Amino acid sequence: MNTEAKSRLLKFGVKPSLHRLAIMEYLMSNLIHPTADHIYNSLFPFIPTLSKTTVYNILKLFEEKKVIAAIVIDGKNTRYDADISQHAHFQCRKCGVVHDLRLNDMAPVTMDNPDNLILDDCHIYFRGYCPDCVKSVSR
Amino acid sequence: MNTEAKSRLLKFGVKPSLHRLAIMEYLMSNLIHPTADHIYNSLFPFIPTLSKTTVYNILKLFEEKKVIAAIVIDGKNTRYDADISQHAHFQCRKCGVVHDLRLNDMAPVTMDNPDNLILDDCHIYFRGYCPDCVKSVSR
DNA sequence: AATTAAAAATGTAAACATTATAAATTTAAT
DNA sequence: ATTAAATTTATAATGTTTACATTTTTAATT
Repeated sequence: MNTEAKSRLLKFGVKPSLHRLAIMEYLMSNLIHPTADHIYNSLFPFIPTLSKTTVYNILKLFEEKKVIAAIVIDGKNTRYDADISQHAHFQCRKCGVVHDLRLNDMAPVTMDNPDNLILDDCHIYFRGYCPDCVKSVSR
Repeated sequence: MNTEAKSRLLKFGVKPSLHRLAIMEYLMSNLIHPTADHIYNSLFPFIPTLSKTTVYNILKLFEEKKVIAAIVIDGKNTRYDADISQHAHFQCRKCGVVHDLRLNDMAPVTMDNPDNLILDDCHIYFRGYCPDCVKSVSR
């Protein structure tokens, strides 16, 4: 059942302990960009010995090994995404929900890099309001 | 001397008090993406009555009125940029420095928006290592 | 110039997510 | 069975940002 999570971890060189598997499986089946707190609260009922520090440790490990992507938009919470394909995100300024967005027809982009920076990854995000929240916001 | 800062504030509907002018002027002449703490420490020697809460209050006001842009990349610090023209950012994973990056030849991009989200703004950032830091990092 | 109301700035304490640390537990190899 | 390494845990600490209540300043009116 957690075969997919297991092979995903092995593929990225992460030893699949029970807690790591549980968190990986949770992330793979809940692509809702959860926070560490959200993950902890969702798994705790099933793994009563789970510690929040462990959740943070494992998420950091996953991110370093690039098994998952860390999403930082509002600076309040880091969110995590098991979908590591290139895509953009949207966050509602009111309710904080994060959605996926996929850009089409992106042309090859060139960029001056006068400081010779080594670029690892690229993140694109939009902010605004979801249809539910825009009604209740005066702008 | 702070004529530019003053007209900038007035243009965005912000009343130019002395502290607001000082912070605006600092941001306009120091495009280094400073943090609130950095701004406070830089101005405090010249404005000994300045409070850190005031710095946060004013930065939040500026952001709401869109006088400046808030940059969130690593979730540790919010950084602030008086350059509100569309451009991307880079942050070094080691030293945390933030650089500007300008993309060329971006083609018109289309995007499916099935959830009818209202998009306000778009942020693009890259992470990696600056030339100084890449030497000292084992990857 | 004095009075008053509104706006701006201040200091302190609190909230909150995340990390550091050290101890305990589990795993895996000998 | 023994031992070392890896993993997990609990607690405390860190550090940024916000909440709150007070004080000060500004600007308008008398």
